[in-house]
Amino acid sequence: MGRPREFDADDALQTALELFWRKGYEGTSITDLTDGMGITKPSLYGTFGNKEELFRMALQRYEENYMAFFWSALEQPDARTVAFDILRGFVNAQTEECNPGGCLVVNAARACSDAALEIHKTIVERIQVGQKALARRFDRAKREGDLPADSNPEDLARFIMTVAQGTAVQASSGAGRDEVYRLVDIAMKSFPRS
Amino acid sequence: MGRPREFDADDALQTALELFWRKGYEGTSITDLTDGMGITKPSLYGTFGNKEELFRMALQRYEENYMAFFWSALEQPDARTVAFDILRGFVNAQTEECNPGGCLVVNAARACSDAALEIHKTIVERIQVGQKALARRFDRAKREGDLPADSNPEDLARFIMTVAQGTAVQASSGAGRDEVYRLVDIAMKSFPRS
DNA sequence: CCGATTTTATACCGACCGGTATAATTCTTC
DNA sequence: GAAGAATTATACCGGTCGGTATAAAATCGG
Repeated sequence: MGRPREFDADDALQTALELFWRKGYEGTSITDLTDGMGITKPSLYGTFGNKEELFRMALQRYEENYMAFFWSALEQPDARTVAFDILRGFVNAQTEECNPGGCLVVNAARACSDAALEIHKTIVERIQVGQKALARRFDRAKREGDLPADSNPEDLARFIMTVAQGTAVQASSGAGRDEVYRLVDIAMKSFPRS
Repeated sequence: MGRPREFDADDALQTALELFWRKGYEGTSITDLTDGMGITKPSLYGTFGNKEELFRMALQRYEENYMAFFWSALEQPDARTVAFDILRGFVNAQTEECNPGGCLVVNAARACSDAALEIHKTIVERIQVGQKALARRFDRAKREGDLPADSNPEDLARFIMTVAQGTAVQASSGAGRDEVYRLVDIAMKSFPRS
């Protein structure tokens, strides 16, 4: 009952996601959001709470819709395929024509004012979650003999995540997909072979 | 003639540099700057013009005082040493205890509002300048037989810069120097040997 | 048609943004 | 000491920030 809302909340969240992706958390104003969504401020606050809650919803949607490859890649049978699929997946998401450049998490993670420290902490934590999951996967690979006995799973995970974050910077600076693909190929030469 | 200024402009610029480094261009307010410098707004504007000019001065100082290693590294005799010195130099700057984490250029480069597009363009351009200089150096190495004939200098330069940018994200997320050193060692395994 | 309920649109809030006008203060030079 | 030049402190500018109070409009069950 009550007056039905005149916009699709899911579409609006997608718009918010793309704006945050392109312009970062603090770089995106409420006016940017309402203009993009085609709704008014009370509608935004009534539907999504406030800017921070809206960002967190957008972040969750981003992880579900654009970072799903990460958790799929972890299930690949060997560590090299895990690593390659993750890097390729990041590059695909970061250089998709219809998407903003780079990575929402990396874009939003960088410098921020004192007012956004909570968002910054969340972002750093999300990166750590992925990195630790990858390290556990590589540790399993090491125990399975899939990685050399003298390899360091945490260092390898950090290496893969670092390359992924570097590609995000490249992509948001305008690098093309093929160029970044070749970069992934170079990086994979560092990865130990089973 | 005239009343002498009561603060050291060089010290003030250093403070601005560190604030911009830590919080980014838009994340640093004029009040942050004047409070940190211990001066008033008219003094800031009288000495440095405006926020954008102050940032550009800080950026220039950053490149001179913290990125000098880059141009020195380009003069190393062989390509592997060039690459290694550049990566080590970046890590050193990004993980210096007394410095803010990460890289001022990378931190400031990420997401930004429409109002800061000019700054964003400058930042992307500074990255490109370094990357192209490195590609030229690797091209010379290739001609000198210091890199394999089938290697691609531009791809190698992009790889090194990408790892450097990735380390900046790691460092501004709190990674320690030794961890990032090991990451550089892994990355260097990808680099062709003469 | 009548509340009850929910979403709209408009107008507004205090705080802060980058930037500046005004005038008092402190110096050098004559 | 007076004139002139430069820096200081204070107070203020319009604009935008994130967020909200108020009330009109649109739907429901009765």
